[in-house]
Amino acid sequence: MNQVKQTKRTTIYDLAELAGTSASAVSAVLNGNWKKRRISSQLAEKIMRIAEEQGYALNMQASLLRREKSHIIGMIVPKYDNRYFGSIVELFEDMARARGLFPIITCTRRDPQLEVEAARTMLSYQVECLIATGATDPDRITEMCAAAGVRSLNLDLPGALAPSVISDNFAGARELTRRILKNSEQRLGKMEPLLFIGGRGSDHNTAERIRGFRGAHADLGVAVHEENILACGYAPEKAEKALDERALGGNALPKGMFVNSTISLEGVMRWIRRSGHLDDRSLVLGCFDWDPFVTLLGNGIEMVRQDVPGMLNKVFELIESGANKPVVIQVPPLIPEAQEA
Amino acid sequence: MNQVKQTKRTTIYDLAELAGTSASAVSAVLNGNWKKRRISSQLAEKIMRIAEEQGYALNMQASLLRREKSHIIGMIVPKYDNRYFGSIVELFEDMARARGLFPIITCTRRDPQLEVEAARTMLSYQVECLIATGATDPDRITEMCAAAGVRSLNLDLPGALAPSVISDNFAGARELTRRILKNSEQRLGKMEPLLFIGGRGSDHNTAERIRGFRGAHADLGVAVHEENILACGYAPEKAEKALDERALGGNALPKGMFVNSTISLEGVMRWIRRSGHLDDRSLVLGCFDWDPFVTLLGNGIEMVRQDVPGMLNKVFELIESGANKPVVIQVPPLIPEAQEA
DNA sequence: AATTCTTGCTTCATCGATTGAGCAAAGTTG
DNA sequence: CAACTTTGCTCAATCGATGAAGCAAGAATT
Repeated sequence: MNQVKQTKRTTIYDLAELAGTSASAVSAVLNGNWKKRRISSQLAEKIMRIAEEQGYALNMQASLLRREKSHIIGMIVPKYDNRYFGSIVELFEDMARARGLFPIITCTRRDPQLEVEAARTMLSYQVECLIATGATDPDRITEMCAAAGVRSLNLDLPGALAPSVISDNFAGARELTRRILKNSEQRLGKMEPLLFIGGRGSDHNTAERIRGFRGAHADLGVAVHEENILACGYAPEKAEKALDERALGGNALPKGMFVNSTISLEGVMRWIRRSGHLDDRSLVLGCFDWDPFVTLLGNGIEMVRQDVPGMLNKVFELIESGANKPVVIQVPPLIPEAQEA
Repeated sequence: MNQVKQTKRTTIYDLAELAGTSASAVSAVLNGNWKKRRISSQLAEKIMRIAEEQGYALNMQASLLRREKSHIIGMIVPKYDNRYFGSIVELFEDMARARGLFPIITCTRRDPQLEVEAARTMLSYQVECLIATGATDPDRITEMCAAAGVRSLNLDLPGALAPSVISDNFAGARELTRRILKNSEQRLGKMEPLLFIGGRGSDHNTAERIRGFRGAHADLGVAVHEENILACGYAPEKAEKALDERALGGNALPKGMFVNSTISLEGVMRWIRRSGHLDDRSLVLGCFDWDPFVTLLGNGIEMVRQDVPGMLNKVFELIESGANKPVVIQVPPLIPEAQEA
């Protein structure tokens, strides 16, 4: 506070000089193990006072270079545009800090190239562990980490080479589909096969959800029409375009729809609005993911809410247990009480 | 890839030994200035090949310790639970990387204590610049940064000690209020004073928005009722509770409402739903912030969308210009086309 | 009084990458 | 062919924090 401009930042050597002692005593005092190093509490207090006065801040780079463990934990995440990833990131930061770790997070926009670059950068920063959330190529990341002797875990989408924590997509999708079919029966008087829209056919979650979707149809004796399975990608525009195309060709569009994410739901709602179905109460929707406004959309849209705290608990359990085997842990999603129509 | 387990990570010394050369040649080659250091392209290629084979990753801690500039840029952000902060973070990461900077972001949950701790940690990581987004105590952060000789900027909420980039809250709120009043006239046949809900009375943005709210009322000759200004905080529950309390005491609740954030709108919509007004088409709402689902809520809710790219452009302009004076730059928000009711 | 133990420090090597200075060999010039 | 320049590297100090090893002075023990 005294100096207005400081070209150089204060180091332990500066503090040592001011205190008339050695840098190593300063280091011992400031990192808290001065009792073990037998520094007198007099000197300790003096050093702490001076550090305070000078506004000393540790140089983490120097500290980390010397220490064996970095206590940095990294996470890559596809997007920040929905509540699911938002809450993952927020809670992850919290849980990491509660464990004395420093979280660094980076957003890779579902871009495999960016994922690899981000992982490489995080390894440069000496992360002790890297969580790949919803990665398009999780095994690539696991390999990079393994080569550097760093642990890695997959979250949301599983990989074959590292432990993975994911939602129980199959069970969640089956229950969601069952609910949409039941609502559809109730509102339309009959049970018709649903439309599935959103997600990538190539990703594990989407595949499992489609399996659950088929399963629920089978359970209730309803045949699935292949032309009604539109794994068109996640972006709203893609869902909108897919519905346009589906509406043009073939049979009439189903009244009931299973939407594979809130972000796809955005496109679906846009399409519904544009095509004049907004007040069509006969549309029966369900969404695999949760957003508070969707509840309020007023069309009785069913949602599945992925259990973020549950998933992150498993993640930290895995980290703490040191397990490295490529298991897949499935966390059941939460299914809120049925919505009124 | 060759070794299954590596206890130690590969360093430039390992590579030097493998290449039969010196660490300094390896360093020069790998950080790209080997031409300046007159390393032959033969040796350069050899070193790069070996580095690739060994899966070498730079130790950033060591590199940063030696270099003068860290190229790390930090941002603190209050929450990840809305589109506004989500897009700020996503675009910030992008723009930072495009400029060769490494972004680190941390979420401080509107907690002043956490803000200070996060800032201190970022300073330890040698950030070159710290962006305090929506900070509750931005000047405290600026002081900490100044003491360490680090630049800081405020985003979203202004401070008195560093340059600030914020939305033009006054103009945005005035226009939003004007639109709600006009919609209200159109739908209800008359223009009645609105309710203002959400935000903290103590924060600059809320104060400015209230000023714009009053201004638009005055412009249109409508008197504002003080009991209708509820700066109850941002959380949905707070908005819900505030409406409950307001509904109990005093006059009838206004039909028109200015909601100060999407997160408060969540609470407002919950209240509306719970109190049986969900299908009440006479409710006329506007929200200072944008969310795609709000458009689809179907009640013709007006929105103001803060110009995130515009704001971040200003932020990086300030960073690049090196300006340090505590100016406040106001970026006009975008007001989408009026919604049909 | 001589020995051992304890206290309270300091010294110095180290972590891995960077870079100014320096040096030998090859190439060029007068 | 001597003097100078250029090429292509190596050496060694350095960034700031850490902690094992060591050392001097005083306290306790025999």
